Amino acid sequence: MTEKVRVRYAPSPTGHLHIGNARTALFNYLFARSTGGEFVIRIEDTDQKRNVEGGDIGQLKYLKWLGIDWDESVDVGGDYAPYRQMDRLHIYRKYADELLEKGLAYKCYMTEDELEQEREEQRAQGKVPMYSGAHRDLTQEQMEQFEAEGRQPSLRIRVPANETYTFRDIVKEKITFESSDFGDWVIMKKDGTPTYNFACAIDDYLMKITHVLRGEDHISNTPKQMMVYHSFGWEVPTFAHMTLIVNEERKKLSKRDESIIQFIEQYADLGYLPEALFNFITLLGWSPQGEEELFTREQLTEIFDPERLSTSPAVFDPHKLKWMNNQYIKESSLQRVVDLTLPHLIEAGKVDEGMDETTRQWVEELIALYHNQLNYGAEIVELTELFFRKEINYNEECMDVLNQEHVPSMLEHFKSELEQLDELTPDSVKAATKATQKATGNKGKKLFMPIRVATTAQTHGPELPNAISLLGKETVLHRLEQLINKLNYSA
RNA sequence: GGCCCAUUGGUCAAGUGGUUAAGACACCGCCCUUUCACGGCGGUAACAGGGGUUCGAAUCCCCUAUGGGUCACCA
Repeated sequence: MTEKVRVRYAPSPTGHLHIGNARTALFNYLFARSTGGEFVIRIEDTDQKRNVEGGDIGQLKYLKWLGIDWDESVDVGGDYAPYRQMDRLHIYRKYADELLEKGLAYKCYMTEDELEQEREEQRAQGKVPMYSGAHRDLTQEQMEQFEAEGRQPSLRIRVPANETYTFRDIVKEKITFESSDFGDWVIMKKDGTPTYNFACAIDDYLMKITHVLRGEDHISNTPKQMMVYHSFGWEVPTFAHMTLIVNEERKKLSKRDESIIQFIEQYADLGYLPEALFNFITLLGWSPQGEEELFTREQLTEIFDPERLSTSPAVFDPHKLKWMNNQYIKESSLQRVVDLTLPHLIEAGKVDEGMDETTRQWVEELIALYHNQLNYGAEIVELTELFFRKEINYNEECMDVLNQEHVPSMLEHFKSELEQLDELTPDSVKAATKATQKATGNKGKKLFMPIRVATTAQTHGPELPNAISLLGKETVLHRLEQLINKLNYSA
């Protein structure tokens, strides 16, 4: 068992790259890289009804965005091409024919309605619905009869009686199934395409896949795939079924779930950093040794160990993702943060794409002001909202600050200090604040907080002198005047 | 319902028979900053329940409960 590790990620092109799929891809990737093995991406597109145009390209695009690369797939080719199942139909047919010849599979002419009826009856009797084997032993005449009726056969595999399927799962340890729990299942559909379990087993064998890391929703598929391996006398790969990512209701994250953002593309659009997402997803259902949580991709490809995959499902916590993303943003250069945030300000109509140099300078300073507290790119819009309008409204918390006795006269003084300035700069504003302190005797929180609230209508915000300077003389004076009038009036 | 799997604080989780049961997010408090943010320090808070096995069980076994997955000519 010293053969080279070969793993695969096998998405069906039914839509955008989902967080759960991304995680499956990620773990396969990490496992391959940590062992010096190979990572292949195979497109499972045998359900033509559900295929989405360009779905495969989109998957690859966002995998790449996350920082994952692969050794073999539809775009880069490889020794085991083709990597799209619809391009491999001739292969499945060949193997299906072989089983047919050996008598390990047989033609079933039952229609969908007949099958449904059969299941209904079983359910009515309180039994588990399972294919009865009605067409297991059709005579030549019966088959010709059905053909004459114009029926198309599907192919079913003969499930052996009294067989026990046991496999050692890296995550779950030992799992056992009995063949009596399975009816003869379809390996080739009426339309000539293979079913998932058949194609998957054939491909994993032909592509020399050594380890299958996938979601635990595939556990009950494993014995079926083992049946295929057994029919051909192939050695079965090692499995690792990782737990699912669940929502706050502890249900499998479904694509329709709206409580959590589901797709990698959406996180990219919101201005999350790929390495933060990569880091975060890796820690969902897996944990490293030690207490560190922030890892580069390189570190992760060093330390990843599938033995440390968790055995119970993980709730996706957007809060922690934000925190982690912020950690990465803080480490990023200002230029990168500008690239991440500016498009959102443009899209929100706050600034114009073709802004002049002065405006650009101003915007970059504004963004710099929030560099440390920014959680994700799009957040810049709400964070900086108060810089893009003249009027502001004071909520109750603000008014509690402003209604202190010393406030009106102090603001009055601060305003007159500012009026004497030609231009507001962080330093000049600082000086004005200092002068106000001297003149009024207020300092610390009594000094800063009313000024902060008066000019920004927030009790929490960025560095004050810088904020005021970026706000500009006109806006600040306007706000102070409005407020002072209001305070005097109500007093 | 059958089969399969799981169950440590609100969340992610460490832990593999002997620990004061780590750490992170969130929350709360304190410190730093003349304010705020960042940061630092500290705090609240957990082994689903019941039986065994054992000198000793979060760790091993059984039962119960709860949750999840799966039962297609979907993947």
